[in-house]
Amino acid sequence: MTSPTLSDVARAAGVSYATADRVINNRGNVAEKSIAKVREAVAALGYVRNVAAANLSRGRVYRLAFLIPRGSNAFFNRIRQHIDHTAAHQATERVSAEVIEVAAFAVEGLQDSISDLLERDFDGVAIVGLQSAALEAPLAALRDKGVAVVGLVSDLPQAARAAYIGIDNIAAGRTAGRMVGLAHGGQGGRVQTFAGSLDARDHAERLTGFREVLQADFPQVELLDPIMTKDDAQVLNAQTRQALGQTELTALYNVGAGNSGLIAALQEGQGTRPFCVVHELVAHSRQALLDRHIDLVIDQRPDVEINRAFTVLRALIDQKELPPMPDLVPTIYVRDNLPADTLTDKMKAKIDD
Amino acid sequence: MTSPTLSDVARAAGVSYATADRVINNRGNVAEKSIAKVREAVAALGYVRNVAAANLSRGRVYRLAFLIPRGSNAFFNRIRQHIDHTAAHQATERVSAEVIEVAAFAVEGLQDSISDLLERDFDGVAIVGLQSAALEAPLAALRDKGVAVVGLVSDLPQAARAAYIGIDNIAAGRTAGRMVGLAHGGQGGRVQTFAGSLDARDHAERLTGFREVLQADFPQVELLDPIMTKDDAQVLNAQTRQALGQTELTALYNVGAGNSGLIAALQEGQGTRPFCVVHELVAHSRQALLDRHIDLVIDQRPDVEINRAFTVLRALIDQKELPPMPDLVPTIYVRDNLPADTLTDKMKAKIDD
DNA sequence: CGAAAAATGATATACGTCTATCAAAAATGA
DNA sequence: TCATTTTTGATAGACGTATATCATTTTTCG
Repeated sequence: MTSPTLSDVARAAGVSYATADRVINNRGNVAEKSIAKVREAVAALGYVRNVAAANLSRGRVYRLAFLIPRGSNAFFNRIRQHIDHTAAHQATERVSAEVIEVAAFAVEGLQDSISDLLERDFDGVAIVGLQSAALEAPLAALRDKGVAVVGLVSDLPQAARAAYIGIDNIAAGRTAGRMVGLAHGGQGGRVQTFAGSLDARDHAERLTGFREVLQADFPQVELLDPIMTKDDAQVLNAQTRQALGQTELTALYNVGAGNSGLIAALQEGQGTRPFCVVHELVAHSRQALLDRHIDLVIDQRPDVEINRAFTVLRALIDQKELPPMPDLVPTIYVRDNLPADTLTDKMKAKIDD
Repeated sequence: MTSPTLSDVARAAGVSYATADRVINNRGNVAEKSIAKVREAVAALGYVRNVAAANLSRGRVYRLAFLIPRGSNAFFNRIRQHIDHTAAHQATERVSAEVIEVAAFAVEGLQDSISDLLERDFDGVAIVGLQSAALEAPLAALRDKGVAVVGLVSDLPQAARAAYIGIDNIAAGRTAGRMVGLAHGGQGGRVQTFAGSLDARDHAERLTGFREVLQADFPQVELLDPIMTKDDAQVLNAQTRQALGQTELTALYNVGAGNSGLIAALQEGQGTRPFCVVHELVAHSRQALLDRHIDLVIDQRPDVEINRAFTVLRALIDQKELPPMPDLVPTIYVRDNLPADTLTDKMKAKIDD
């Protein structure tokens, strides 16, 4: 009933333990014939390496680093918290994770931080990235050192990372567009969008997706030019007030951050307000949903993302294939399908989006 | 730099390895004073038990069983596939999972299957359950044997299981209600619902949630009495045709299965069709979304559920606290935020919902 | 105080794999 | 054929924990 060991395999294959080991860990210097015999025995007995024993023997530890933008953005607070939480639990499996804060959205800062990683002894790194060729050199140096690198939330130059863990932002924008379109119930309307900056790739992609769907499937809805906000709550607040005052709006969509300003503006408004969609479920967007100041939140499930990041990095380090993981899709929240808010509650003190 | 071992702890505490071990594994017969010293040393050194070594030493294996309704229902096919897939990957961690098929939705059959588990040597069991007092006795027997039991997708009597892994069906129904309401864009309408049977608790709960939201927040939308379908695609097909013919419907919502029949009926319809919401993303509901025959799919993310089931069972067996896991919420799919369809594709051959 | 009970120490073996070493056997080539 | 290279076998120590045994020390209490 107990599962076969490598000794069992060796015996079944008619070779010594040493030879079986040479095959399993392909150390070379083994005759084709022996390799075949061992492979057969493995298949026949259904041998699977006992990772507990292997890790114990090797003294394996996984030293991970997460490069996250510095600052008090509610979304990244949430990310940081998930990392710490997950790391604490993985400590029993010899996984350690260090969160390294980097200058927010600045290529040079990120570049330096990546270079600094070279001095440290990490096995894997997850980076909230930027699309910039300037990052390619330091990332290549990391890879040459044997460090596994993945992009998180915002992608790195493709060639420079082994995987990207984040949602498809065009799909996210399309999803928002679909919902805004549906909410018009076949009638016409006028939609105002907000973005931090069009230099931010994710913002641009979301707007693109949004526009695609509205233009193709809801032509009766008019799409106004996006307003730039620098993701600043105050700017958003002012602009929202102005937009609400000027024209008869049927919907608002903010692809970026700074939602607390938008929500405050909506809160003061009189009478019926436009249909309202924002990104990322954090304490205040959650509360705004419950208070009916907004209608929809599109969330990228940072908890799922962090989970995936740990799993993917471990798989890359072990050079084994990926285990099954939940898919990562833009998730639509309304006030009726919100998750329990344990984390959100804990964070209320630190909010400043 | 290397993490401390229990020997280190013993030395730091000024006791023997044996005593430290007695404390860590609370074997009793230790003086309070020694316990305190060891605890302090653990805290001071930041000792965490090396699970790899522990599992190796104990020869730990996790033998899991999943009790899943028999039949060719597309949703449960998907569940089964996820279980097999996950089990294959966890084999390296000495986790084995056996899927046991039980008579679908029949108390006696389930009762017998649970009793049969007593003869087998499982460490943990996940059961797609029913709310029936008849299950309490065999489940109690299981628990007395030390087997960890969780409810999956559909709950067991509360006292008889350690956890329930599945979505809140009232929330799912409310979510559907919210979306249907929004899709009316402030106008009036007429909504037809379908359910397999009101004896099925999940169906009843979804209808309840749906009704709650529509009545409270969208009173201008009229809600017709639900049509019972026995989750049979043919019944659904006939009833849908009839409903579409009779009155001017603005929305359809099926809380149960049999969607292929509903979709076929919609496919034949002329002109504009009502707004349409169904449950569970499987090959044909996915295709219907893409083909614009339906508008929304509410999914319970069986992949996430299975993931959780494995994790929760292992935690229960090890008697340790739960690691961070993605929340389980009713997920809204439109044609724009669908996950990649690798699994769905593989299943196309076996569909029969 | 002295006997019984409780607590502690010292130590050995097992778990399955990795890694290394050294000797022996088999294959290769000129 | 003999020297060289390649392949194989045998074996031992290490990883950190679990578990058991037995002797010894300390505590408890009548």
